[in-house]
Amino acid sequence: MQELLNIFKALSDETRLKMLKVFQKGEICVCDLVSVLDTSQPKISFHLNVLKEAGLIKDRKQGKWVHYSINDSDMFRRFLVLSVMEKIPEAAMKDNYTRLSKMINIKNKNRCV
Amino acid sequence: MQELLNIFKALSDETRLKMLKVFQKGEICVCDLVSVLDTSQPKISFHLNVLKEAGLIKDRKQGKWVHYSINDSDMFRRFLVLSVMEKIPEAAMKDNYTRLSKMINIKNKNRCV
DNA sequence: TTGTCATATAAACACAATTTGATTTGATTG
DNA sequence: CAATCAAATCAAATTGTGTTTATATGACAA
Repeated sequence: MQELLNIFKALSDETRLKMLKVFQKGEICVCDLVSVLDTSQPKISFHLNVLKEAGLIKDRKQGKWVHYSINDSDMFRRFLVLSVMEKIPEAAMKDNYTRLSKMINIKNKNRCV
Repeated sequence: MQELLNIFKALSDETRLKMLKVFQKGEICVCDLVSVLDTSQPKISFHLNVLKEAGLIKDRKQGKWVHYSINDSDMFRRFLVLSVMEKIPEAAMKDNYTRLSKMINIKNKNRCV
């Protein structure tokens, strides 16, 4: 029961739902999330940890960076996350998406492959 | 987004998940829920209200009594509630089910139909 | 190494949710 | 209509969560 509660608790916060919505676009590192969501780094780390403890996201360490993304190894969690993505209106993410797009463009410019 | 948050918040409490599990057996009134979950009446009323505000359950008034049951008018909520029912182990509900069964038996004895 | 950058952690605080005990409302019955 | 029962509401106490500020860790580059 506690495991189920942790999943629902993780989904009970606006910042965390927005994070999941950002993950829809793919893997992202902590510092970029801080920019996109325009908030403090400890706050982002705190919420990432809640999502991770609930098994909703996973991390990948690479040098100084930690990249987070959706953990799609479990059907139920996957369904929940997809539902969140579907149900949150794009309008609620307007400013965040603008910043995210800019960031992706910058990264593509610096890409070597 | 707030509506979605209210659904997940409503599902983020052990008492409320147990209530949903009890609703699996059908409609039940407040006083019976108090007995089955072995807790205070204001507490039950408080949690019923949270579930109702989230659109997860509905009520039916009949004289002094108010009977609550699952609101199955919405697919997404329905799926969530069914998932909860499926995922909560029977063991976690042992004592509650014992009291519930006794109650149902007593009611059947007094039945006129 | 020293300094810097990305992230995590900790302690203190602010805010929100839950529980409790007392009271109220509203319907029913004697 | 007075007494009773079911349920809701309220204020106060308690607990749980999220935010902030400051600091720590760990990887890398100079």
